[in-house]
Amino acid sequence: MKDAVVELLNQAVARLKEDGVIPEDHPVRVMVDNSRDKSHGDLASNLALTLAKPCGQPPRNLAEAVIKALPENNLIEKVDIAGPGFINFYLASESQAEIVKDILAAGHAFGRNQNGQQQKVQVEFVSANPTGPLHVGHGRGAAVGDSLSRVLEANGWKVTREFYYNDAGAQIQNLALSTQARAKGLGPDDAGWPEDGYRGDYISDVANAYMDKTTIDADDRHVTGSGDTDDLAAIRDFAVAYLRREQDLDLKAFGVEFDVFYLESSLYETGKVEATVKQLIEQGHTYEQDGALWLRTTDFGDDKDRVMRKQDGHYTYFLPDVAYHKDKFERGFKRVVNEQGADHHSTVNRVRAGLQALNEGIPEGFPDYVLHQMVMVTKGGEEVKLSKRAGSYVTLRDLIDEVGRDATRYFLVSRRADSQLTFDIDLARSQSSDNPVYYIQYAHARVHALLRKLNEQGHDYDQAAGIEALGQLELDDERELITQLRRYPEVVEHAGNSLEPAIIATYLKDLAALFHAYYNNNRMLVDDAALRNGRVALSVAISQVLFNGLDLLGVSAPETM
RNA sequence: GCGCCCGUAGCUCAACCGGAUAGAGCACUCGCCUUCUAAGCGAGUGGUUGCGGGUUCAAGUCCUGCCGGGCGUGCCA
Repeated sequence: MKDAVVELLNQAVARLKEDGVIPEDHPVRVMVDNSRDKSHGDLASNLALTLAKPCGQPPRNLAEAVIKALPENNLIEKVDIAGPGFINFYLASESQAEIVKDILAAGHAFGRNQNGQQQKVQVEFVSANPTGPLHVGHGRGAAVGDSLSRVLEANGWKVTREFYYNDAGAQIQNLALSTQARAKGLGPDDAGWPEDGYRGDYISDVANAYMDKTTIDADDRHVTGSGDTDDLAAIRDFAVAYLRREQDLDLKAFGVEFDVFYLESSLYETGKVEATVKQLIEQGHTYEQDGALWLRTTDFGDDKDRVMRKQDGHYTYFLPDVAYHKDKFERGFKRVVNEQGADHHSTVNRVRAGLQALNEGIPEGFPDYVLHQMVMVTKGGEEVKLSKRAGSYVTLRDLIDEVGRDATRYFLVSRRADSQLTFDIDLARSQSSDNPVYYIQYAHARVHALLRKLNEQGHDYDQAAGIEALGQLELDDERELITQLRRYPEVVEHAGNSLEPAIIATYLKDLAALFHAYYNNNRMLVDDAALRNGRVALSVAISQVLFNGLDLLGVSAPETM
């Protein structure tokens, strides 16, 4: 609809160029916005304002000329000039109502597009190390990353969801030592407890399972505990598998699934880390100093050079990161989005710098990043900091158990990633209009309640008749709802382009609010069959869009509440 | 110190590529259940968009300097 108006304006511009009103060589970019205020019509263009200077004419005169030059069409009912020179378009209501027909025909496909042309994109998210249960921050990553993946799919991208984890390194060694200490019956405050060991109760569970010779299935691996408290390597493998499975169960409870689990250790096993080092040295961006091997990342905009290989011969985490992203590119992902906590933002520049230093044609901005800020959890007006099980942080599981999956997902995805988030447990639990997730779901359920009621009353819902009757929907509430429905595909596009799934959540809340108002102010199930079918058709279209949008957030759309 | 993110109503947040009178919800005041789910709706109160400059026909939005908060600034990940 918007595109059609842009096209009409482009034709008008071409005509005015011929007439010499607009300088022939002046590049014109036509912009059309949805009007914020309904007294400004449905769509508005600032065209005349931007042309005023190059044309040397007052904007209102130009607006008049543009309107005169507009081609004939049956889309627009009325055009106005307003304010300093805005051109406001009032769309013909019959053509507006067409959107309802489109929604009913397209169903779940409504709002989806093929902008991505089925190109491959990888979204990496969560990527927690297997050293404990997932915490709220991981939950935000899971909610945002999965929703972002859904949004990209809706925009025609072929998405691979990937989870990367460090299964070697110092933190894993610490995990192994902590588990070993528990297996030997030590507690965090006993002598002999490892320095900076993981103190949470869950470590005892791991140790007990290891001693009981339990078998763990995680990812593609099966690991059985040996019960040998001196075999640190066996303890490490077991603990990693145990906590990976634990995290899997958390993700499953959250409704998030991954296509690929990528192990840091595999980068060593396949020689990719070594190959990356070699390539970086060959490309001449490295040097040795203080017994370590450095990468001159300052050549690529980093503020200081970074160590690749430590004095002790081990690599820093940074190097496998570069090897990993090189591998992503070579797997054919021309586009990669990394969703991470903002506490890792310092890696952004150095990973990109490392990829540039390889000098193999990886684009400068590769990969994309979406960084989410911290989450603070509150209950009863107080900040909640601890969970018994994890010791030092609130777990994702705590939230799901307490407020449910839908509310947890909605709350974690409904705010822009780059602002700090307060997760109010009391609000998320409440079953009232205070709680946006119930509010939206209730709007969806209300439509289904209507359909059930209709049945009870012995009426059939005649969709064809409803579509025929759309022209009769002339109430302000109805026009506003139809306008809101028309915006949905643009919202999906916008959320995809800006990598901000939260935009969907805002949209749905607004749509639900309009529907609740409509429902309260008007009767749907009236005696007039045509009007009744028309209103029900509109309601069904609304429930379809609510369903589609909630699906992009990973939130369910129940038919009864 | 330096880098990144944020700062909008008492609170939680919107505001599409810079557009017209900055919008919702909560809270507070007042209304609406013999009528399709009141898990809902309506009305009112509430703003120097942290502060100061700049660019622009037009700035919450862009640039810049301060102030405040968060995160980072490891041969940790």
